[in-house]
Amino acid sequence: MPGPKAPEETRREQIVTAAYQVALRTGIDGVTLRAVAAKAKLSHGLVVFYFKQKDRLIGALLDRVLATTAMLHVSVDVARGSHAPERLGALLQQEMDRLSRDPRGMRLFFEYWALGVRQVVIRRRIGAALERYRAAFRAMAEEMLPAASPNGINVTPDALAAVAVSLVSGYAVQAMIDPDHFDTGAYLAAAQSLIERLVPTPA
Amino acid sequence: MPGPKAPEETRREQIVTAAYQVALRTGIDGVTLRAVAAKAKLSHGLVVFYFKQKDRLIGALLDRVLATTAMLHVSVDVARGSHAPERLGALLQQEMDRLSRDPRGMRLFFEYWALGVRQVVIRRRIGAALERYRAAFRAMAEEMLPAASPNGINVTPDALAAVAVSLVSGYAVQAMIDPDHFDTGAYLAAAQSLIERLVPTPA
DNA sequence: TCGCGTATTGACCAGTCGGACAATGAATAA
DNA sequence: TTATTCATTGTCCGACTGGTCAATACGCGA
Repeated sequence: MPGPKAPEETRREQIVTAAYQVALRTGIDGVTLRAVAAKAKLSHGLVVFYFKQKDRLIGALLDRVLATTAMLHVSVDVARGSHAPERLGALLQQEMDRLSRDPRGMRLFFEYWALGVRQVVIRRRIGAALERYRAAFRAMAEEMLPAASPNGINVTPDALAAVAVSLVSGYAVQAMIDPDHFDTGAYLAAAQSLIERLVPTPA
Repeated sequence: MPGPKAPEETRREQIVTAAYQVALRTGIDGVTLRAVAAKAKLSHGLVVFYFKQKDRLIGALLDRVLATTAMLHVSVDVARGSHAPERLGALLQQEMDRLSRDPRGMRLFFEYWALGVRQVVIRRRIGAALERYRAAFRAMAEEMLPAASPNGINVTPDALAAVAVSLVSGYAVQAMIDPDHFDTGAYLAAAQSLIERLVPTPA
């Protein structure tokens, strides 16, 4: 008793969405063909029909994960800041807030990261996503560094961007595993203070 | 045809060691009762004989993982540094080197971290390990911060230690997923430079 | 020497997994 | 209308999982 036809290509998205919901609750391990099918209210045979192998479904799911965790959208509030270190600090806060609101997404990112250590395809895509993520920080880093270069030559924009990414991901690692015991405010203040000291106290 | 007797309590260690080797190669998912037994050259029935449930084996394996990744041993070279910021920078380098030499261990840490998001027992143990890891950095942070307090009040030793941990873990996240493209030297230099600017240029 | 406890094995079980596939239905072209 | 195409279903299969358990061989005290 096969059901009605598909609203065409939407099916793939529908399935990936179901997979994402399953993954948020039970992790990548929980993303089984049958679990996804049940979530999407389809037969598990249909999931196989659209994604020939499970790996492809996992691969499609990675897109969703990277889009919601390793994608940087500079908000207008952040862009409004007057000088660069201030804006960078605000961007850090924005990202930390975002991670706090959706901790489950970050968990998936780390699961895929671990997968990427062994699977080249996944590794490359995560590497590219991290590079894009760094690039957004690098823009601000370039603005504030030339002014400071007379004082300190050893901080490149690239490196500063990488440090910013570390501050965000490191916050997730520490804060999400023990939210009560971690002083988010002090952490953010320290990070911002470190960054602001890079520029020689602007007039 | 049951085999010879056990060299007593060594069996548990032997099994955990086998499980660790399996996990390094195939991840936590690959740690199956049979795979571990095969690695240890035992019957899989014996593994469940010692660890009644698989969860306990996974739990015992967590000890091994935390001991080899989230444990900080301040080497003599680092302790020899003259003033505090210098020593902290050297400690960062030591930890980054260590992670570079054994990337597989860090992968296991992140896998457990992801597990901990949903399993309270694991989460608490990882949180405790991270706290101990921070504590080692906090000691150095306290030494260098009082001198700087007149200048900047908003950086607490706790927060600086957390930032240091972020710099280490963030390095792992970025460098291990894309070793060729990541400039480790520049990253370390930037991190050290940021830290040294905290103290008002010591005499 | 004889038991006795226990470490050890292999066979077994129920469940779940990814995947293959024939059957069936609905939409579309002729 | 009829024929064709293809989305959709449920079933089936082999492989593997965690876990149970009876059978067995070993070490040790009596």
